[in-house]
Amino acid sequence: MGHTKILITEDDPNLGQILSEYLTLKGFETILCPDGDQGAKRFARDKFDLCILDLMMPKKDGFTLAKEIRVKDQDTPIIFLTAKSMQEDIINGFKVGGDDYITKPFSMEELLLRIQAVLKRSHPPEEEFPTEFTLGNLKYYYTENRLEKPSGEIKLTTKENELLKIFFQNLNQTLDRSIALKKIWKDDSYFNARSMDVYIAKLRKHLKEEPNIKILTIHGEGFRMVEVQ
Amino acid sequence: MGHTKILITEDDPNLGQILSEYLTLKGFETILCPDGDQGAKRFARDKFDLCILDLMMPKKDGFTLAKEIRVKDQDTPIIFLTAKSMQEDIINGFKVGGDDYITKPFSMEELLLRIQAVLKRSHPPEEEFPTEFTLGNLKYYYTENRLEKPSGEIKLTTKENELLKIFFQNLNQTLDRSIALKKIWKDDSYFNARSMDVYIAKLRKHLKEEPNIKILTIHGEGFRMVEVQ
DNA sequence: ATGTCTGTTTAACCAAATTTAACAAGGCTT
DNA sequence: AAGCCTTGTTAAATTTGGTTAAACAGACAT
Repeated sequence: MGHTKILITEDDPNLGQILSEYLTLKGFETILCPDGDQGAKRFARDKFDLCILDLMMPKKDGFTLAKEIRVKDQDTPIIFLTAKSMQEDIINGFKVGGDDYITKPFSMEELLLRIQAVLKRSHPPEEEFPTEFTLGNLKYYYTENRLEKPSGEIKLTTKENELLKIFFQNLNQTLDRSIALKKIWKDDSYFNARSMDVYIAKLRKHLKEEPNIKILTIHGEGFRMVEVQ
Repeated sequence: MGHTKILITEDDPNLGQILSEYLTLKGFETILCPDGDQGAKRFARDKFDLCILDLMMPKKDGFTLAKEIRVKDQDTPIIFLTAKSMQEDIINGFKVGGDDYITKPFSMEELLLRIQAVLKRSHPPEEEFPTEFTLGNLKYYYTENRLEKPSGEIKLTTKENELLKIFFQNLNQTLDRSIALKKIWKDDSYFNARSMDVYIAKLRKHLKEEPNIKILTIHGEGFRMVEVQ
């Protein structure tokens, strides 16, 4: 239930396997990638609570990967894992935005404790501010899960509410499927995508009395909510 | 922002001096204590943003001091500093609630980076929360387990009271199930979760005469108490 | 000890929200 | 137009939460 998702990039298949199994046993969800490129791809697709990056990997080393991650995301904690123990590297690790640095060999217990120490301090993703919206003759109160229409008010379920908020925040802009999925469903998989389609239908049903507010489908891209005259 | 106050306990006067000067140079305010007892006294008197504790000190060792600190304060980050590098000690350091562990010899630069990494994640200094709240025409006195409604007052049981306090402290924000469970029930297990659901129902019953104060369910996440217009 | 009172947990059953499945419809490519 | 992929729609299955009451446990009094 805690559902803490960890990205592990480690090219040594043995160590990777052990790490992944141990952390899964401890209640984390882990995704193991064998090189930096795959790690980058995976990070772009899913939402993680923590990254454990090996430094020396084929395709793309841990520092480079960390830098790429930090361009898009300043918050997700990063722990480096490495055989090197050069002072230079440790310092470099922190400079690219890492949170901790563990040198091999290490005990699983120490790793677990360092993970917990880092997570303990990790901020929950910052929430943006506006929570009330007006559009046409709709009033929408995000914190109350409530949509007011001329015909009366509707109570929204959690998923309807999260989705509608994103639309109101991105009026007249195309909302990318995968972005919405990562924000609300935490990762974009086939089934979550279908689930989202179901919720798009629910929102359209709620909005159908307002003929000038539409959720358009951008085929292969996502959706866009617009107000038409 | 500038003012970050660090407690350093270090019995080696040379190292202590160097640490203190270096960190002062880097813009921190530092208080240096030569042993654990003085560190404890100082911590009780002042408010710090970070503690750097040597492990082997006269009067009171670093672990003992950390434990004493954690009894009163769960938030201030603690970094251990030590000549030992026994696996045992590292693990122990995290178990008593430490945030990082640096073995001597280390470079000042590494220490600085680790300090910054820990502070980056540290929660803004915990404000003392009020114990009396007003919301709509409710008055709630936490220390007295008492909720005043227009219709009269209610005595709350311990669990009702703890739960209601968390809601008042997090008005209009989603309160995560697992966070509430860990705070009140100490761990989130299936049965505790169900117990919490029972208490949510009790609170809703207490609040039902106030139709504009609601505890909303955020499915799969937690609950949110809101005042609606 | 025995009983009673009070707060809490466990259990059982029900209701709501979400996900999965299945099939239909639309759009793009050739 | 045919085939393939994406999205729409509906309903069943699954998961999560709501509600009530019974079981349990500790405090206190007899």
